[in-house]
Amino acid sequence: VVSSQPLSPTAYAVLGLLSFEPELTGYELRRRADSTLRFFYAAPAMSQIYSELERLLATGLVSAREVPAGQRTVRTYRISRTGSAALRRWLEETDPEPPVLKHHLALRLFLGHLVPPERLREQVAAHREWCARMQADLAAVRAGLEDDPDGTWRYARIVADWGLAYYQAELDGMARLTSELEHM
Amino acid sequence: VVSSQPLSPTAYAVLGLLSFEPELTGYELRRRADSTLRFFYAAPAMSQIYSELERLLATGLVSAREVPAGQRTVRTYRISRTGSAALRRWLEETDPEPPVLKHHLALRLFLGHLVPPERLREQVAAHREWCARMQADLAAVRAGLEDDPDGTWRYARIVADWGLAYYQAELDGMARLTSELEHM
DNA sequence: GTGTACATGTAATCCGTTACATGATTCC
DNA sequence: GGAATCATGTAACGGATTACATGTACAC
Repeated sequence: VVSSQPLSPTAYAVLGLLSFEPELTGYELRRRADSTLRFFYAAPAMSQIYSELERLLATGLVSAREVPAGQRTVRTYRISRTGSAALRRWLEETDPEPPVLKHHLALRLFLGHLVPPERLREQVAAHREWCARMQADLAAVRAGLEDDPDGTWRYARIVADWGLAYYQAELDGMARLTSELEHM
Repeated sequence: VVSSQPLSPTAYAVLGLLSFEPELTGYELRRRADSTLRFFYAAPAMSQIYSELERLLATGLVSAREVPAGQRTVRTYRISRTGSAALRRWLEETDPEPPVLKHHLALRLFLGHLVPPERLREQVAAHREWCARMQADLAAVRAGLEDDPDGTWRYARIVADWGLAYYQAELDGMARLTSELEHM
């Protein structure tokens, strides 16, 4: 079955995760997404991963098989020839959309005239901590990509480094904001 | 009518835009969103603005009236007492969610092993131009906030400055990426 | 008179989440 | 025995977009 409705970027992201490994279960895919996609592209919910996999299966871009795992069987997915081709075509022939940002803290700041400055400072501080946590998590992931004899994670490292800088810039911005809000 | 289902952040964003002016039409709100929200929070589509206004009206957070404009009448919206209170309450009593980022270019880079590096360089270059355009647009908005005797736009300026730095950081990141991709 | 901006909506659809449901396996 | 993790789904819902539809006002 190969109908060719255009897939969402998230579908391609799932397909992309499958391009790193021979085969993965839905659950494993979720964890991969959590250690990679999460930092730069909202990691899809478990249920969405399963439904994307269903769709990819229906269009022949992945194949599935039941694999014995202990007493029971798990369902693993593997990217197909046509899946691989479709992914490459998408990457090469379509231009990436601009990033989508919903910066909830910025929205709060924008409406800062309606709240006591102290509250804003608290919220900025909380965001700083969130950024620091994300950065630390990403640093841990980045460290795990160091051992890579055959260069599979070459680009993942590049993105991870970009991400570390991204969160650092965010932290810098929050530091500036903190001092700006000091004397208001 | 005051049912109190929790509103989406976008609804509060619309309400927030109404907190700057006595009254605005849906169309005007759209333009305000386009010169403010757009830079840090995806600007809602026209149709969403109208439907959010409908909901805000139904819950009494805004009021509407028909205003003669030339030959015809336009519909303007005004934030109500309870709307203002609800907005303040939301700002003060709920914590902002973490930012949502969908960085499509980062996704492409992450899957960089599947495309010719040259293509990646092109896409990074295109993103750089997009960032520069956004930054320039924001700088123009920022300049327009300079004349502000009664300090209405105090926080808007802070957010604009934050945004300018944000896009600058993004540009810096792209510059680093460009040179990293040079020798691959 | 034609195109652009102003102005207002409806309908279909999609992307994605949360909540619900279930059960096996493993570790303590 | 119980908790955490692995594992797989369905259903309801909501947020948001695109496409469709319509019409006025104004500038060139």
